[in-house]
Amino acid sequence: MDYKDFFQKRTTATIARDLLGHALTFQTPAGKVGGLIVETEAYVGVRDRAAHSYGGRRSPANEGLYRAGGTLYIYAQRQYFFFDVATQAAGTPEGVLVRAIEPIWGQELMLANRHGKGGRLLTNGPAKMMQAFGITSRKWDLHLLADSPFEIDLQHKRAPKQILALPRIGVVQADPIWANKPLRFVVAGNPYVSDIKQRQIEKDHGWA
DNA sequence: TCGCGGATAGACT
DNA sequence: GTCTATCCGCGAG
Repeated sequence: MDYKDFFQKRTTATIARDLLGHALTFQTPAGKVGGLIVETEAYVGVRDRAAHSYGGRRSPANEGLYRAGGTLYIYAQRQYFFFDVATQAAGTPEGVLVRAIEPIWGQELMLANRHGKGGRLLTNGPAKMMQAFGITSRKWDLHLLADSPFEIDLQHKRAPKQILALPRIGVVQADPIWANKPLRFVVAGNPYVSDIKQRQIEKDHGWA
């Protein structure tokens, strides 16, 4: 399956769920960094109160969501950056946010980028992950995933033992229906999931 | 373990 | 000016 099939032929929630266990890597001048995706969120277009494209909002800041599935959407909030991939055909503003990875490649480089914050704090949040990658600008926004230093390995996937669907983080919209939709997907028991409690962490990190 | 404030990109009132 | 798909360091319980 290529990126186009992966990001355009299924519902955005299905895509977000399927990304768990796939490797996300970023090629830096100093080497490759990345790990396995353990937490994602789906944002499902103009009807989704929590999406940046709600009601058809469109501006230079969220243009990426409107591009064809497989296009990068790098969003800036304060001094932080988020890694999203647009889904569906061009003109349908849906996308998937990668919130957390279990670090595997370039751990020392990521540790340096995070100014020494290691362990679970290394990559257990969307902006932390981008910091670990050394991203400090929206440079790769609007690029196709295939034409960027980012790579998602669609050929291999580590199977999660159990996947949980939960409400999305930080969504404080007035509409409780959308604020509570179970559109966040996590590998149950993985220590890098952003809000996991110590006692919920499993020895095998939730992998089958 | 929790709640608070500060930092401060970018759109909107 | 106000709000947010955040993170961090701090102080209190």
